[in-house]
Amino acid sequence: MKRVGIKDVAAAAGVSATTVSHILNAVEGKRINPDTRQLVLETAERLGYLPNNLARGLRLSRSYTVGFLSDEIATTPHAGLIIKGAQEAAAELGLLLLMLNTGNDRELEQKEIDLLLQHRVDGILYASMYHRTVEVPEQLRSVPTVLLDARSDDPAFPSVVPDEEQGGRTATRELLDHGHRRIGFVTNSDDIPATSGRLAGYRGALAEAGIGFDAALVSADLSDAQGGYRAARRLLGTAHRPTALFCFNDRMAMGAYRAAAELGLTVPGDLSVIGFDNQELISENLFPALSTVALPHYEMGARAIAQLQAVIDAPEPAGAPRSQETLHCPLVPRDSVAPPPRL
Amino acid sequence: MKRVGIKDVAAAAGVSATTVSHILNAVEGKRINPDTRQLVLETAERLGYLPNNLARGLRLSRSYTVGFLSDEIATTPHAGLIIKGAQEAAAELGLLLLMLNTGNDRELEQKEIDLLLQHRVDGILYASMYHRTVEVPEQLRSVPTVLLDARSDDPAFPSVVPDEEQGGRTATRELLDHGHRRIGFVTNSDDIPATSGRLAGYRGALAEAGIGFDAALVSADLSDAQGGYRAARRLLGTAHRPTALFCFNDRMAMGAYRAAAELGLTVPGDLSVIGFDNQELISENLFPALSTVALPHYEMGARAIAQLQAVIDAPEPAGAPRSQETLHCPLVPRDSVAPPPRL
DNA sequence: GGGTTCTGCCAAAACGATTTGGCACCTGCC
DNA sequence: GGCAGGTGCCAAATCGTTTTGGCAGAACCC
Repeated sequence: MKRVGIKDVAAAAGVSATTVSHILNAVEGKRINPDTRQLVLETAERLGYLPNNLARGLRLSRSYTVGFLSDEIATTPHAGLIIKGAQEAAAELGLLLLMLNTGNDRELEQKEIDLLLQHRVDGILYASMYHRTVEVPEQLRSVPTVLLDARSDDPAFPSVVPDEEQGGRTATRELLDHGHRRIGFVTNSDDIPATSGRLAGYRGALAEAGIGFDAALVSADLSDAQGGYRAARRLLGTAHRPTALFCFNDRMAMGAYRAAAELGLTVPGDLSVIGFDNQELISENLFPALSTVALPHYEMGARAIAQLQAVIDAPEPAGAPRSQETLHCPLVPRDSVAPPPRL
Repeated sequence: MKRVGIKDVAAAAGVSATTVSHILNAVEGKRINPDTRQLVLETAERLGYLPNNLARGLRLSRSYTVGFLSDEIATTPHAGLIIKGAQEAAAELGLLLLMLNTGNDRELEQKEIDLLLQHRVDGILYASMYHRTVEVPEQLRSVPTVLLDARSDDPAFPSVVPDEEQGGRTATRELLDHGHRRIGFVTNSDDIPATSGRLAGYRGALAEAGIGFDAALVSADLSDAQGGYRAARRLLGTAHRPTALFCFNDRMAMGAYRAAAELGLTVPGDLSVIGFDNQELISENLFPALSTVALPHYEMGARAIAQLQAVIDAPEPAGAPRSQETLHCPLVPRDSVAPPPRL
């Protein structure tokens, strides 16, 4: 099952391989007779010629391939959108994505990077499945690398992350805009950028609205539905309960729904709820559908590829500080936010 | 930033490139002095030699690369596990996955297949994000291809799919085993293998238990939480209501929970519920946690790679019928199934 | 000692593209 | 006619491997 090569096209068109190559690659500064060009193009088309990327890459020292190295691809549905964004942006540039995941195994990671280097990838996307600070493996210094949904303390690596603080501000503002003044924050207790960023956004929005920060309105717990349930119960059990809850993520919001139901509070009539992450499986299937703030996963993937391309193109003075890009988290309004009940 | 090649190793070790190649590839039937072997291995290690896969592939007509072509990677969290299964099994064989998704755009799909062929992939996994029958593009006949979570009417393509019928039987049996005799089936109304397969499994399990099929216990609707809610309401509103519900998927089960809550029925005290798909974001976060049946996504990915490898190895008589593999769907018991209430 | 067999290694030809450096022919001009 | 310059094409080298078909020299045998 032999594929047709450039020589076959050349022979069929009665010209040399050189000429075919010049024509197909539209090389600048080469004079080609329009008739010949036409003939060659038609012949290539007719024979179904597809350039052999291995040969091409060998000659050009360029594989038109990018490694996508992620810590844990399986656990979150977000992974899909990041990949999709990266893949589509890559395809636009004629690049293909080589997927690997390390499962947070440092040793395996080494081997996988070697594999990618063997395949002579043009660059590597080092992706995390949740926004965090990472320790970048040494080997990645020898190849263009961009951090995706992750950042490093080493400024030599460009990174693309969501703007957690703006997201927190957006969520809180959505509640403020509906007239809420007493807003609880159901947060989580991990020390990650999302936690501190969203809290900062929450405080910022309150300050803007001239509302003082009240630590009694913040309740932290595990970041799943159980945790959200407990934290919400604590906040809603108080005498002067909040009229709205900003939840750290949609899973915690799911728990908040249950807490509200148990207390006989309807959403959004008695209590408004807003989540974060826009996990559609949850936010769209809850009743009422959950208003939330989306993480720009698709855009992160796409922007990471753009950054990578920039590094590949730029003859980088190694170690020079690179762009740390922060992406906007948009509001996704649904049905869980309404004006506070009249007292 | 030039990488070290086989010639560099040869020079450093004082032998020819031929010898280095023989040693590193452990070629059979070649006599090598153990001392030389040792020296070469050490030199390669010391210089950090990594073979250039492009050159290697060019020579061997083998890229050690597999295309993963999926219709829609983003919409479902299952995607991650399929990919992970495929990726890990591939890595085991020294293969890397080239990811592309078509978004169900036939024209784009053509281009992407061309791209994969340009990169001279050793084979292609043609994956669907839900079990269905597909029309395989013509171009895929020229390259080893395996259908993943999909099947074709053309028996030339091997495929790997979940055993929907066994899954339906397993779910129903779980309810029967807890003593339920009156079991409702909240199903969906699309004409896909999952619908008919799970229904067949439901009927099969009932028959085994000597219970007659009652069409009034089956209610179809959209396959999301809203649909599940409506279907469950219909079944639970009847005079002689079922004591347990088998739901087509976890999202519908989520709706069933709400229906139960509205009717004042507790799960699993008054009503047992079992789902399907094991969407952990839902099943683990519902209260009580949802018992369900898992789709073997990881295994499907892994088995598909195994099948692909078989096709690559086998000098296939083109068009010969290939294996259609069906994978077991395991029960995932949680807290939503209990014995029926005593009347 | 001379032939034969082993041992251990190597030179050179692929693989399929791109790129460098021409070369042959034509045209126009004096 | 001779020369300069332009036009349109091509031969050969190259990228980094693998593989084929040896070839020297040592060891063995009689």
